[in-house]
Amino acid sequence: MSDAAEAIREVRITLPDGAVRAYPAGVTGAGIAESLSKSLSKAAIAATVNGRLTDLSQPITENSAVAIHTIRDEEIALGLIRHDAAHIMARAVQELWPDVKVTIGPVIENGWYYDFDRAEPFTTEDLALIEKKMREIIALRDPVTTEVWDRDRAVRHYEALNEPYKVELVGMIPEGQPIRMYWHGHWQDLCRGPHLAHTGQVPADAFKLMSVAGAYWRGDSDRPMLQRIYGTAFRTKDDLKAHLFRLEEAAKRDHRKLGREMKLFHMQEEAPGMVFWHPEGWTLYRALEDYMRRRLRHAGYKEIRTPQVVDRKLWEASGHWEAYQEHMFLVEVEEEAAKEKRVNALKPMNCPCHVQVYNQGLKSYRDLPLRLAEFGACHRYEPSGSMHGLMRVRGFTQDDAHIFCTEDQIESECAAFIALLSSVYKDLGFEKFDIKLSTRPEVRIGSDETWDKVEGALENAILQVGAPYQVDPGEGAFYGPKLDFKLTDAIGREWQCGTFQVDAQLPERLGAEYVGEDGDKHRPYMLHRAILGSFERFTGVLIEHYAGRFPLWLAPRQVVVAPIVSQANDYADQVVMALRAKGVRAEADLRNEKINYKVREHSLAKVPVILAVGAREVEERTVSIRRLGEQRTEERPVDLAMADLIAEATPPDLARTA
RNA sequence: GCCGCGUUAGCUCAGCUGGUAGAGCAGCGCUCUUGUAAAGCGAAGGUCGUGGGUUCAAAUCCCUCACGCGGCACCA
Repeated sequence: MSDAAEAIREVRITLPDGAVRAYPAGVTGAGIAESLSKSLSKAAIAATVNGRLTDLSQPITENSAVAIHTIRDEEIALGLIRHDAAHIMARAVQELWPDVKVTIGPVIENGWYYDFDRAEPFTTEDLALIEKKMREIIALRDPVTTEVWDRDRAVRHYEALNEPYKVELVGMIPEGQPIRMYWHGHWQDLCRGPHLAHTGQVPADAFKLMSVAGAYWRGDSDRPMLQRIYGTAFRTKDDLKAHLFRLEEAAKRDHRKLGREMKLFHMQEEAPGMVFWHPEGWTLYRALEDYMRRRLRHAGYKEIRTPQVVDRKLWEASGHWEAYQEHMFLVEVEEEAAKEKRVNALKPMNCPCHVQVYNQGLKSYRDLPLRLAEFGACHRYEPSGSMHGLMRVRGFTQDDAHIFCTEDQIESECAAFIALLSSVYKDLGFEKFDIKLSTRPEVRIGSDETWDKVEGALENAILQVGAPYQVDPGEGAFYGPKLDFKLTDAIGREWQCGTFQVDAQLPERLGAEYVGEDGDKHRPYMLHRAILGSFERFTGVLIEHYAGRFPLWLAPRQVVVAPIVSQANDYADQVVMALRAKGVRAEADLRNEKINYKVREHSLAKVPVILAVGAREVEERTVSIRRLGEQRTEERPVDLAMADLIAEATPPDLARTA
């Protein structure tokens, strides 16, 4: 085709408002923006062409629907800003330290990271240097340009630059996919894009480098450890400030900090990953445990208790020894003292023990479903770097239960479980949760027919309850599909707590059976299920969800009665005694301190209710009620106030049946 | 487990390039009898995580280990 012929070819561009305009073929998003208005041309950051987000510099060669984006298109702008900030950071790093090797730098929630290979560790001072250099690059307003190269040229290019990670990345790009090379000014990176039009479109005052961390190359612990720098970026300085403020607020509800401040628990180096519960914390834990015990009992579960220390023979039989031996705490008796040599393990899970209980005595189909529950204390030798306050510990207690049932009973058991879990989460203050259904993996036991039935049972159960869910194909265990339940906390974070897992394997390995209607022996299914997961972790989630300001029924300290003058001490004691008689966790603060002091101290300790009593209250048989976080007080007759507090302190399940 | 950083009084933290430790709050004692987020005064409190090394001298520099923190990997 001649140049002249090319020039007269036209493409029809449909704009978001429906207008159709003709442009010469090969027109770019930038060109279209320029034709529409000067201001749009300046503000444009990218374009969507036929539903695909692209650079403004991409030529458009066929009739297309085109939308030009500016920084006002929040989702698109944030993605591009963070993406380009990652490139600008990598460029800044290489300009400061030319020997640093670059790898990858994707956009993540709230920001981006970029992994570097550098002999020297990055310091926090380095981050400030990099930020400064990034602002310089942004000020250059270097245009972003792109070319598609063939594979060999790209490989040679990166070999010449001594960028081995990029060579590897080029090799990973599937055949037939274009290899896009990008430039920010003179600096070059391998990237599929899209990008902003120039570096100046990253707001210089709305990004921040957050932290440095180690990360394995391609997430593989057998490969080199790189240095990862995390950054965050927004469209405006105020958005960045708001984000940093949210991080500070989240840090304030850190359960480790609140745990110390509210005297809930502590941990120490003689027992890493193990919790020392203090009186206040144990009160909270017990409120939760007592509640769960009642809920399980009412749902038809039988509570049992099984041993902590069990011979390795059982773990060999269950298959855990082979797979998880190095994560088990071993318990041995001194050879001289022991009559026989045995190797025991602290139980890492309850299920093999539960099968032992099931296996005692012959079971009939009439016994099924049999729901065995245990608040089972388990120990796992977790990797040292994985521990995190109460969220990941080595000694924990599950709200564990195993349901032994027939295949036909799976669906109704699953539906009943979801209903129970949903009610429990609601009582504990979590309105929203999501379900993930993990289905058959490549490598599995059992026939496809069985998998069809069991997966169908789980899906039907979910539909029955009407809960939102998504399917995660291939993510199930080799012995059965499972459901994971993720709840959302007060600040939008998700926590996977509940689980429901179908197991056809363990009953087989440990020889569980029942006599059916037909008089023959059959293998029961075993359903592993938990609602809270572990009490330790769930307590941590509760602390963070409520930021330590628990609803009255969960609060470790519910009511403090604080006399204003010592003449009110006897009256305060009477009120405390009356509340305690009704099960309310009340205490009197008879210290010789001003009421201001007492109010401040108990407020900081997050006691939900302070009852102040002075001469007037004694005289009139009233109390002055002050709620945590409120300035105002309310004076009420003591009997009425106590009746309301007693009602409010009643756990929700008991309140429903009262 | 891996990378980086950290560990000083009960808590929060100072302590620069080496000269054997400071503050606020809490706790303790005394005074104050108090009206809704800190009354006043006083005395006390630390083998500077562990073990080793360098040095005339180490909280400070080097090494080891432990634990913690931020990630990565792992999470039956």
